[in-house]
Amino acid sequence: MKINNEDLKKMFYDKCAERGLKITPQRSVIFDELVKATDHPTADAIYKRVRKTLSNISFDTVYRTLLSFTELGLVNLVEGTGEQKRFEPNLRHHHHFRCIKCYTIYDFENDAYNDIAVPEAVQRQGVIINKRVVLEGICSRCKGK
Amino acid sequence: MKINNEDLKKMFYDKCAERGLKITPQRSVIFDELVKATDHPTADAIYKRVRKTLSNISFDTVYRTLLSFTELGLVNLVEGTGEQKRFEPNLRHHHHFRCIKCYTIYDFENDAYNDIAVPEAVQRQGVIINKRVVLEGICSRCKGK
DNA sequence: CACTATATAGTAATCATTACTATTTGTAAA
DNA sequence: TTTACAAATAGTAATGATTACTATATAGTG
Repeated sequence: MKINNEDLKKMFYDKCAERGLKITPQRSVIFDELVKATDHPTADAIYKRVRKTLSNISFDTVYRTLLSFTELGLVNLVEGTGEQKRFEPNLRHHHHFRCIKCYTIYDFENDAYNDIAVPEAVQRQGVIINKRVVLEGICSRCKGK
Repeated sequence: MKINNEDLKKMFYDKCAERGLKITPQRSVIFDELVKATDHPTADAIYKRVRKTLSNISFDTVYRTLLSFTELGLVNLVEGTGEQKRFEPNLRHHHHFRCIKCYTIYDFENDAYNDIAVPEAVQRQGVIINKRVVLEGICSRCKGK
């Protein structure tokens, strides 16, 4: 199922309306850049791309907009990024459940997950050193609040 | 198979010897703290813990030591952490191959991965919103260098 | 078209990370 | 042992990412 640009634009308008966010040129241009992106851009990368259209947009606007788009679910944050470096003393093969509210990481072991096969296509892209399943959600502690 | 503290100490000495790293009190204490840790501490958290034993150790030493331990494989870095926030415009269910050298993230789709079951134990720990397989390794581009 | 809550540009403050330097120390060889 | 010196450290500074602030501008409603 292919999602076309019309659908995306509609989603953008709907989600903004839902939360009472105004449709500004800045937000529109940032959204368009996200739709075009095939990578996982940083705020600064988006800022640079957007400035080609809106030459005097501020970094702050881009950054805040990306964060609000993330809340709206128009874009996701790649797991872990933007957090402080975290060191993992547990060297056993294990997997993660991450809470997206408090950023706590819960380790768990699972044989089925350990055994997942690496797809051919990925094997051709590089050498795999580590396989991990990352489950994201809201932990019980945060759910209670 | 349980790994005991003797084995860990030996691994510490061996890995340091292998790379010509001196065994300093600072490194020993930092290693001990890592072995004790059951969480995914930040450099600052380790710094605070280590200061209880070595009250005037500098943050820089802790930080550098953690990075060198990471290179030695005595500890791992939780995927993504320490990197700039990265935004993911691709809303389709997909998975990641991350290069640990250049930090590039390659998206791929895989039905088998989409269908993995969430273990009972994890379901009790919270509500799962996203399931992703994260493969880490070295991409062809970096391998060539 | 006017009003007002919201958004913006420009900039400053904060925090994490990394770099630097003078001094100290682990370790190998005498 | 003692000595010599490469490597490591403490203390601190520089950099870079993120977040906060404020006066001005504007989207969208009535």
